Amino acid sequence: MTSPLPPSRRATAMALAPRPSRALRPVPSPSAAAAALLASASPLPASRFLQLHAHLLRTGATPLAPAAASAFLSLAAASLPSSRALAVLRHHLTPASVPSTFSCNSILRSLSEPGALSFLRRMRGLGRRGNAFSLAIILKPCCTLAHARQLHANVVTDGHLRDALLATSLMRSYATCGAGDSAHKVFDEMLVKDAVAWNVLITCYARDKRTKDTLRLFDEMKGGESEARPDEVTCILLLQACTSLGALDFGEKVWEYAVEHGYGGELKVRNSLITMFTRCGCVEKAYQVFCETPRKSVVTWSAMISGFAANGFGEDAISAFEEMNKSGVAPDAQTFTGVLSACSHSGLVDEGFRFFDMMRCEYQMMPNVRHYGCIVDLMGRAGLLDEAYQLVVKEMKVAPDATIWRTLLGACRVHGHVDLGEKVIGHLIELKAQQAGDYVLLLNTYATVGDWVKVAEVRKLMKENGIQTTPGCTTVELNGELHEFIADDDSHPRKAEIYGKLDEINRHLRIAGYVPNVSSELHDLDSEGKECALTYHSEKLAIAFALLVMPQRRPIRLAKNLRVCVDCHNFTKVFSGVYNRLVIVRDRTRFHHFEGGQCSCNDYW
DNA sequence: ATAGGGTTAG
Repeated sequence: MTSPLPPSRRATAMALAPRPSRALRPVPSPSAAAAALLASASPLPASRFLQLHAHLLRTGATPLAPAAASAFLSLAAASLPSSRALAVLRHHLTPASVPSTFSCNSILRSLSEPGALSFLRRMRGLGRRGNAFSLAIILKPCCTLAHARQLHANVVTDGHLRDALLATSLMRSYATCGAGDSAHKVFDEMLVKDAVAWNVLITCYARDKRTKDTLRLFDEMKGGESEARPDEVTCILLLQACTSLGALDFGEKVWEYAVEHGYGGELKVRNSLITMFTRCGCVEKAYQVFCETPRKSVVTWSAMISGFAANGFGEDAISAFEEMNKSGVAPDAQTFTGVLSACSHSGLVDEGFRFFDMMRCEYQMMPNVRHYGCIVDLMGRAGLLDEAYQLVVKEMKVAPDATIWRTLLGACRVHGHVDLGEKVIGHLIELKAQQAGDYVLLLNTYATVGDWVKVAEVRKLMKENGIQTTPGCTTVELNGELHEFIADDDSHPRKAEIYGKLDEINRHLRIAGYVPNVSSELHDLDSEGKECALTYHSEKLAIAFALLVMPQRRPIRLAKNLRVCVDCHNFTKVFSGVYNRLVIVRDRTRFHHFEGGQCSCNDYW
């Protein structure tokens, strides 16, 4: 009869079978036979190994002869948990019985990171330096800065800098402990810098949010003296950097390079490109790339769905989701994040709840914090504030994060729900996550119900605690140059023209029915004073400037560091109709496309 | 002789 297991499984089963008789047999010492026996032994259960160890000590078989010691220590490292193994190793490592480099490496492989490092130190102290393998083994899990530094020293003194893989591994270790500068130093020291080394360096910069340096590296890599040229991984990393910078022009240059060098068909590159376009507000370009991508993965679909969502095209996001289902690609958690955020950004309340149910029932997925965040937003829109609060504190299976509370706080402001707003800020404080913007939301909530006494209280509280609000700031990109505006800005060289233009725009918009929304102004001014303060918000100044300098028919692209305020939102909406201009505003979380007096996002205020 | 190590999509 043949065994039911395939040959490979049979071998594993045999290895797993206990072999007590051999392990407990008295070990003659010192003898080559003992070494051979130990060397051939597979890892033992810890208890059995300790029995063997005790037996050796009892029978006076120690100190072991060098060959036997090598084998015995390897067996110890393989059989015992790291700390336990280390104690045994310490006991048996003597100048007379340092295992061979090969054995040392197999011991290193069995130990966990701190143990391995201390063993390496010990063996080096006993004159066994180890080789590049030894360092590579420890570098793999190395994740503390002090350890990385020690290994770096070893790499240098042992002359392994020529080994590109080892050096890159060291860079990675530095990068994971947040020491980007040290990683850079290793890179500088490297004798041969290949593309992967460059890519790791780029990853370091990206991780440190040094996005502009990241872009610089691309040019350096293309034209530098180094042999390495950007590969598809480089393109991916750069497209990601462009995504976070909103650097559309640079992103397109990277794509051009990718196509020229034969990386244009790489799915990962295309997926990064789709994201880059959507996060620069170019949904059409993203969609074109998406359509021209033949074998779309769940990542491709999700990128497009989230891209539609972030730009306020909720219906398109939903149809993409349906099309995805038809094409047979299964959605995952991130796909649902995209769909749900599409519903929340576009105010599609019923659809949102439908997808939330679909996700849980049809796909048996556990919603995560982000999913709940969308649902809380939807419930806020539907005016179900107390229900949303109950959901967060009672029903959610995951711990609520600051974003969830902030979403709820935003809803409190819209609905003037002061009591809940106070509770929510309490939760934010409990999480030690309260930001200036949260106090502003609370303050807004009081302002909405006209409770100026409380407004003053919050203001005082903020002052006492030294909470600084971030000044609103809007940037316009013009021929690759960034023009920055803050409220009541008077630093721009063309300020007279800009203010003149803004006054003219204001007159035209009022005729068209624009009414300043004074609830956006936080100060307890009289209503005329409020109008004045609103008039020169940074976004309006930026629009006036853009109108002055940008040729007709080109979209006006703005980027804001805060959320668009209600009044500016209204203003821009009416502006896009009266002046017949497309205005694309990127704020902290999404894009607003203003066209023909409408906005793509269905924000509720 | 044997053994080992790096970057990457939503």
